Amino acid sequence: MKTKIQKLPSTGVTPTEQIKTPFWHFWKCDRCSIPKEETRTQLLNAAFEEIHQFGFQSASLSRILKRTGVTKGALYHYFPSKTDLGYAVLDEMIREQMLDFWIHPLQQGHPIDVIIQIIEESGELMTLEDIRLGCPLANLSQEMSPVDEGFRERVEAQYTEWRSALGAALKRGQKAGEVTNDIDAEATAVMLVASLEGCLATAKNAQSRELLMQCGMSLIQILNTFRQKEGEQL
Amino acid sequence: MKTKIQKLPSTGVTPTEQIKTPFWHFWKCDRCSIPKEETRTQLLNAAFEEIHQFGFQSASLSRILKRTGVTKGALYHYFPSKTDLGYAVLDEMIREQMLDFWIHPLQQGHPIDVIIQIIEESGELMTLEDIRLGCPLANLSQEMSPVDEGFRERVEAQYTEWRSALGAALKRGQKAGEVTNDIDAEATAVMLVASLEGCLATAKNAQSRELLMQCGMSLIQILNTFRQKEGEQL
DNA sequence: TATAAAACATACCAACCGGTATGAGACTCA
DNA sequence: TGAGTCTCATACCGGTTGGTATGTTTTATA
Repeated sequence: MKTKIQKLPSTGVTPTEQIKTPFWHFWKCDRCSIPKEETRTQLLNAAFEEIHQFGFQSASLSRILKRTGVTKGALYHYFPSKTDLGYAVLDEMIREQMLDFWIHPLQQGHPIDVIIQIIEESGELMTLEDIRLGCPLANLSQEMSPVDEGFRERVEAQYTEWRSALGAALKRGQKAGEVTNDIDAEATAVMLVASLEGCLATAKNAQSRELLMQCGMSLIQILNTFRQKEGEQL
Repeated sequence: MKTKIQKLPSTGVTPTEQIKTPFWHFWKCDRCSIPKEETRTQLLNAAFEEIHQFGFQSASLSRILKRTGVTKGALYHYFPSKTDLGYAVLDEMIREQMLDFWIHPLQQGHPIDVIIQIIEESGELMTLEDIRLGCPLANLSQEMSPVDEGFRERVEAQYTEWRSALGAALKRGQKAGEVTNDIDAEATAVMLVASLEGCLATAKNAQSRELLMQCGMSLIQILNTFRQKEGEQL
């Protein structure tokens, strides 16, 4: 018999504890700190953290199981494969954070003000750990898009949604006379998402909040040039 | 005896053949197509491709060996570990492409013109495969910076070099009256690198040249606002 | 209380991983 | 010719991987 007797007791790795308010704060998890977490949610949370840290391909199922104390049988009861677990993280957890942090706020208010506010908020609220780990969506995009079409499509759907929300907000601003008509709203939205993710990637590799804010400031400066000038209404 | 007799003959996987002119064309390999490639260079080329495709952690040594026909003994003769092989790819191959594509061209000419030209060039010259695989430096940055400090430092060194080259060029342009003094050269350089990498990442996940060019055009538009206006010299 | 289904738990698997120990053949130089 | 070094080739290793087969416990329902 070579069975080890430790079943439920702590297995060394920290269990899913209270998750710190996260990141660009575009991925905030509000399912956390619910007293009685069901197994599936526990797995999802642990998988999110594991993937966030190591990437999907290098994420280890056994490490996820150790963190949660859940067994392999339970995992494969809820998810048919590792890949499907990854899809679930993307579709359920990351998506919701994206909605909370970008899509919903963009639906009202002066678009340029809203965007600038989110950028400033991020620079202040992100912990160094958040910066170090980077944007979960960007991470999965970079890693998985050449390797797995399922990931690519799901990530692309979220980016498209993000760009659409930005584009729609800018157009609304143009109609309201808040945003200059010199810019193409959709093309600008594409560029904004790219630049935002680029800023995060820059700060991630440098592990530097200063660089994040510097980059954010430059973006804000550009955003301000998109304001409609006084007295040049159409 | 269970030895297989295929030693040098093709092992199924395509050997390091002529490498297409690559990417953002910022990683052009000019060591390629040298008639007699030494083992080390062969390994470096194959490792670059493998890492470019799968990322470092998921890059498989045995796959690299199959591609090249080289044996494990040879590999570990030249590189003490997989990690050191990765470092070599970064320091030798990727670095050289960065120098060729960005650093050197930035050393003379009207900085804004030079940058715009490189962007336009990329949009035209990159193959869809180049777009699909993304920028090798950005890939390694995103994947490895939270996981391995050695990678992080090496990547950061190259990004710093890139930013410095851009910043220096912009300052030179300001002194020459070609670039407006409204911008902070260094902060703008940070933002430019971020946005460029962001554009590439966007196009990579979308697998779309159109998005790449759209994003590039928006950047070019912004770059043009950095030109010194006529008659407002200091 | 009987029955079926859901929710796990345990043990095992082949495949692959990076790494190493050992030694053969070639080449250099004395 | 002999010694030493460089350049590999072969075989093997322990550990980990994602995945599965099978069994047990719990829960809902009738």
